[in-house]
Amino acid sequence: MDKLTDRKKRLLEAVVDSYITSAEPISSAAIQQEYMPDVSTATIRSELAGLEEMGYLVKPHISAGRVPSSKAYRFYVDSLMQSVTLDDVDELASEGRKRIEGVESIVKEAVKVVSDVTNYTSLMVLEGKDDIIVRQVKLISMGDNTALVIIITDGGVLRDSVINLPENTQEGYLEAAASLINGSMAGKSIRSITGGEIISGVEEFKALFDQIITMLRQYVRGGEVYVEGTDKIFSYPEYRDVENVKGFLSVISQKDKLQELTAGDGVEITVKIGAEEGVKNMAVVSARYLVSGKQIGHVGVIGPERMDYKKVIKVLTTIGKMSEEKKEDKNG
Amino acid sequence: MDKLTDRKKRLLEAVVDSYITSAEPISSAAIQQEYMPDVSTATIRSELAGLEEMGYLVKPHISAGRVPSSKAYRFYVDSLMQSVTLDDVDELASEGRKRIEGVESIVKEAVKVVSDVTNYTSLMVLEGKDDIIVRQVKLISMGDNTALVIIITDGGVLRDSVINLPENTQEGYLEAAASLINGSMAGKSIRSITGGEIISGVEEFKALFDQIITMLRQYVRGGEVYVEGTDKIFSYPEYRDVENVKGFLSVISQKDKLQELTAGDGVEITVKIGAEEGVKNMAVVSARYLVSGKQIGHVGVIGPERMDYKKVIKVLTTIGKMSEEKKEDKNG
DNA sequence: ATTAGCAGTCGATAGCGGTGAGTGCTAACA
DNA sequence: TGTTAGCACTCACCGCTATCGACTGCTAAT
Repeated sequence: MDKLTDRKKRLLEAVVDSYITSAEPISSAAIQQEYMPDVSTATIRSELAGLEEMGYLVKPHISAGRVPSSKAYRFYVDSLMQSVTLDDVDELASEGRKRIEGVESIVKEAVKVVSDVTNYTSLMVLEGKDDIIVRQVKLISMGDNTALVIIITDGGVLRDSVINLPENTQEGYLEAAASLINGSMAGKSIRSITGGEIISGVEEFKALFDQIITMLRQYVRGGEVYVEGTDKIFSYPEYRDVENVKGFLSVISQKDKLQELTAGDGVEITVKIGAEEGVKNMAVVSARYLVSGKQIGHVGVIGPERMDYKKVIKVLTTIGKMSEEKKEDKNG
Repeated sequence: MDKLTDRKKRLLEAVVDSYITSAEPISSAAIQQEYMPDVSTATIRSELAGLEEMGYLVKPHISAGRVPSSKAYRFYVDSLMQSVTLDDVDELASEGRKRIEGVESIVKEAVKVVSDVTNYTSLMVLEGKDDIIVRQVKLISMGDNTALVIIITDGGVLRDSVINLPENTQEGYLEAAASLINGSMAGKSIRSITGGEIISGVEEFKALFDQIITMLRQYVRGGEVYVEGTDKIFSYPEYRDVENVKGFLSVISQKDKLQELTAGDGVEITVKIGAEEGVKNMAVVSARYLVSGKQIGHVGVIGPERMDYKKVIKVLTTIGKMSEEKKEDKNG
């Protein structure tokens, strides 16, 4: 009896579907009325009992209707993913022209859009970008023995930062340093740069190089996180329970946790559901996010387990698509 | 009878003090025991009745102890501010010796420290900096008809940003533009620059200037906000009520609201308490925050009305001090 | 395999009385 | 006039009970 018959599947979908919109346990009678008028409630009940035994459904108490378990959502999402044509989203990545711009503003906007459209709390997790290629390093004197370092990569401009220079530098010191640095870094990935010591010998620039490499390391470690629409969570009745809100806030304030949750290895869409997957009473849906064809992180949505997966997945893939298309906009 | 006698003041302070630590209504008997052993509970009761009538105290219900009203906290804070010696703060100072760095990282660190030390949710609101003086503008070619704009001010480096150039620019275009821009902007405040049109005539650079001015405008509008320790709020029993959490989250996700709450005009410490001051069931304490001697925004703490004002005010002033000292470090 | 019917379970809600922490009031006192 | 003791009163809180009703599980008939 532990086989998912066709009818069981339909039933399961009905329960999830209903629960997603109503947040209330659903009874056999309600299922009959709304989804399967041609079988009796008794039949439905016995089927439901089967699904319950298999772990897909849960009863809050014995005389209540059924509620989907995490496993049920998992099933729901998995079958959803099959039917969605993910190759709507052409991967074409294309080298083409690189639009160089502060990633930050694009990202912020995207997060906001996602949150507004889905009505869930949304987030963007920028990942350590250690395979980004350094194109050029610029050093700009700021006086006071300090200089601004700007690292231009094929993914945009890295966070600029100010570094200290040795005292009493010669005229032309910065230029010399820059050209030396460019010679040894340009065209290489951040990973390979931070990996070993590339430059040796030139004692005069040692301190400078160290600072720059430290900068890069910090950048690789990265893990910037943007969250938007935190208070949207209160639209959903499950968050009338403070415990849940607490769990929610705890998750979104742990950057590394978010990173872990959204990190689908090369997968287009990642869905984490429930305690076994690290989010008790919650679900996190995330998608790869690309700028100029380069993956820079993941964009996602966090909310109750009974999330509107259909809508969310659709929105996230759309956003993914958009981010690639921006490239084209530029010509207009 | 609507005069605050000396004893009433002491009484009021006792109530607030007690409530700050216990979060429970306090009874006349408890006050007697812990604060004024030499008067009877009856006396205390009649005094309390007076304070209640004057609006300083509130009874949750008729047979319960007293709880301070917003007005009481206001009184408490006001008298606190008179007595606090703002310069007995050293414990933290050693923590903050940092090299010169982008404002962002200093700020993030500061917020984190405040949150950790106070155990409240803390925030940093960077303000529109329209009175910052532009020192120098740099234009750096990035190929692809784009250039990076860097604006150096006496407060540090403004957010760099990429702009588009006209097609087919001449050799030397950027240099010419830069010197023209510097000629008209250097030494001026952002406000005066964005105010009217400074440069006119030179059609060739018009588009470029417009972009830079737009950049500056955005920057002035500014209003970056950092929040840290959101989940600390759950340490406090008042946030077992979801309604309060809701209010809390709603406030900290409205940037303009936070800006308004922390904006004390030239005042060192600003305290907003309760609904009348825009934060129902909450309090916000904030202090001016300076980097290298320039005020760049406000650092603050948000929590329940029965906030530990003493501690919070102390921490915030300390942080403020630290940030000023950085300037000195620089010479060393 | 499906269905109708019925007994059984249990959460939710309301009502009730007892308890106790605190108050307000009054009358006596310094 | 300010302070105090004493007492009656109020009301949140707790536990208990009863009722209601929304479901289910089970069984026996189709």
